[in-house]
Amino acid sequence: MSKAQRAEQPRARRSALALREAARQVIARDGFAAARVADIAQQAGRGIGTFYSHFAGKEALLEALAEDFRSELAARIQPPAEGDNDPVAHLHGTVRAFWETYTAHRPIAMALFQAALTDARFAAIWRRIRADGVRVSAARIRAAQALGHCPGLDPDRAATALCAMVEFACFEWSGGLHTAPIEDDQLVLRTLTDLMTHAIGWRDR
Amino acid sequence: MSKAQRAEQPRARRSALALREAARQVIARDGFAAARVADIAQQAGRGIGTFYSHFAGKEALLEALAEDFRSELAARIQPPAEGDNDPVAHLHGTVRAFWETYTAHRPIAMALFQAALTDARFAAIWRRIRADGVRVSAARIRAAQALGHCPGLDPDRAATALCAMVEFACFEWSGGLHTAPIEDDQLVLRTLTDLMTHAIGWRDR
Amino acid sequence: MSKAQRAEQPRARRSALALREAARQVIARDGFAAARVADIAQQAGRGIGTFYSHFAGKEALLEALAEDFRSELAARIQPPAEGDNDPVAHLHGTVRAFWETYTAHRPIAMALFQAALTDARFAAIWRRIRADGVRVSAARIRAAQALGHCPGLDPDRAATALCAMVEFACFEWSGGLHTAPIEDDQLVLRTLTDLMTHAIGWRDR
Amino acid sequence: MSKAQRAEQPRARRSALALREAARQVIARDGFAAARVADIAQQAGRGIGTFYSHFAGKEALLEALAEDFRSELAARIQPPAEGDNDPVAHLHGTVRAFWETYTAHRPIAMALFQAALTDARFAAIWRRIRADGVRVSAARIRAAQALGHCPGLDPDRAATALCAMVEFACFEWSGGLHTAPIEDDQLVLRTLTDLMTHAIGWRDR
DNA sequence: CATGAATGAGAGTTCATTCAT
DNA sequence: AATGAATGAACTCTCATTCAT
Repeated sequence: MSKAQRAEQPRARRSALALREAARQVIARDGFAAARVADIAQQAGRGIGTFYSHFAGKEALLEALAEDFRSELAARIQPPAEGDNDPVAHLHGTVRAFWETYTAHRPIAMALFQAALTDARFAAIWRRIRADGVRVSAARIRAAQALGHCPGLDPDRAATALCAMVEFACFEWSGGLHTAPIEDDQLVLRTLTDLMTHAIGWRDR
Repeated sequence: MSKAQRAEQPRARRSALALREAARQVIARDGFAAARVADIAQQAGRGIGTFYSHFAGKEALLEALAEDFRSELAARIQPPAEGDNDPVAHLHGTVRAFWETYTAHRPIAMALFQAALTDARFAAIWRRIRADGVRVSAARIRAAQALGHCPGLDPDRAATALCAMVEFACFEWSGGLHTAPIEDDQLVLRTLTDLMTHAIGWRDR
Repeated sequence: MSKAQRAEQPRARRSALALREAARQVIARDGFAAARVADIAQQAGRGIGTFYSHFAGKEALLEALAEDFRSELAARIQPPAEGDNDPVAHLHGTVRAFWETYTAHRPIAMALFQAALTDARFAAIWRRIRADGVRVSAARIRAAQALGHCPGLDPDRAATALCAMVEFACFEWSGGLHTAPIEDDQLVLRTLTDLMTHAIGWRDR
Repeated sequence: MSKAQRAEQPRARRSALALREAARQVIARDGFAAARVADIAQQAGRGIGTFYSHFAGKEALLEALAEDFRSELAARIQPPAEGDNDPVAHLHGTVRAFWETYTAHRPIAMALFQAALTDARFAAIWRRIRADGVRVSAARIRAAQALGHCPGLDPDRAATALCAMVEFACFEWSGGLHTAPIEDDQLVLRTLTDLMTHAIGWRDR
């Protein structure tokens, strides 16, 4: 590999990374709607045009950042393994994975929701992320019902409601609407795990 | 209509009501951010100037509409009466009250949340509405704990999480992010009531 | 009619007229592509927003001005009356009508052609104007052929070519591509009338 | 291929040719104003920088392509030889030469005209091309007048008008403003030759 | 009270050109 | 000679708000 090649590929790559990071900062500070492309570029120490040579526009930027969030979530949240016989532990692990991923990507998650309220394209991305979580949750509820717990609960509806709870409780406790974030991570995890465990009727003995 | 009657419902009052109603329609159709003052005025059959003689601006309009939402909610959601001995029935009634109020004011509730993501003034309004619900919920959890249920649950945290669940499940099922609203109201009420009942460990029977 | 009505209607009207006139000046000076909306508004002594409350954009402005050109042309260029027995005089009148209308609207005619080179919407407008002229011309050629002149000439093709001649000769002589306009109007009219008369084989005795 | 041969057609020369050809294609497709340097470079399979090492810019590119057009036209359009005694045949040949050259270079001719409407530098190039044609035409009219034809016609003005006719009729029939090109070349040549012959009063026979 | 024409700051986006490699 | 990432001036268009009538 020549010197030119070594230096050239990374230059664009470094710009792209700088812009992504700057976008995260500016969006965290100002919100997505108020984040100006010019500010993001400046924060990244790049020209405006550079932004547009890496992203088709503000929307494409958010799509890219949302995809980071989605893929990390997908990597960390998995249905229980075949012979898993400690469902509460698995549930706790899942809540932890969501909480940690959510807080790491919080400004992007908020931006995505904000954009989804307005724009059908982002609504679709959001629904896709949500659907992944609902699928895992519904599988857990069906497993519980197979063991005789919580008969009569509609698994998909209940899963939707529980995902909404986890999602917006995490939203709230990670800073919510201009409030201070919770300090005690363990309390978050314990509260949500307890509520879900009980809600689906899993009697821990 | 006599002169006196006309004076009771003067032109100014009729304009204000027409503008409120028009605003609800336009916000429902376009969302708050995209709703233009000119469209609201036109929908109301009034001039733009008339809008500004009744509301200080778009923000003040939303504040007024949000106050309608909040006050209706406050009127319908009450802590259990002294000797109330059917907590599940009361919970069901509370969920029904929220669901009905929410669906009636859905566009305003969404607008309020959307604005709250961006603007601290609206965040405060939102938190106030939320706090009302959390207070009632936390009271119920403490009552349950007094009877020996769900020991060890942090009442305020759990109440927050459950309110988030109700709120965003209702959001989701009333149309969510560009999806079809659920058709079966009873399923909504039953699912949420069941989940909450179990979550706080209230053994029915 | 109340005072308010009298004053209000004209205010918008005066702005619209001021913007049209300003547009003509700026387009004449800079050409259509280089004409900035901000300059037109300033030249009219109005705000940019005012421009956009009267025209949907630069394109709509040009369409409006082009329609003025087209309608004036249509009003002044007519096929010969039934018993017209002095075709050369009528031809001369037609050329004069075109020349005078063209020079009066020259910047707009140029702008329209410039835009038509790029934009199919304007190409259609241009073709419509051209078609009106070709129709009259072709009618004249057919009349000449009925009298035995210029046998074998395709009337539509010949009419197209002659209209092209008149159009671009007028373009050229009214200032062309950064040249001085011709001073002698009579020479223009005589030259074009002679060429057309001979071209279609009308022997003036 | 030997080293010597490679040197005769060096890399730089091949790049220049590829860029010229790519430019013709992109300009034909998009028009000159909308043709982006980046697209031309890509179409040529070269880098943007390479474009700028061969042409000073977009304008210089158009100048070069226009010069190709002009020089081919100049090579094919010649005044009649001394003892030429079939002026109609010569006229027909001249029209054919223009038509064939024009259609071959049509996108460039259009681009040149488009640029000339805006830019005095290109207006000068256009006028130079036009002047060559007018000179030949005027010479022919003077020859006709020497034989007693079309007395009283201003040779230069008439030549200008007839050149305008040929030019824009060819423009029109080769595709004009987003129309289908004419299919019958012979009809073009015959119509234009007839009209010119008659216009300058050359009695055939 | 009602009106609606006027306003203009401010946003996103484009693309010819440069220059370090 | 060739490259293509970086640049930023320049442009169009939006819409909440004002105020003369």
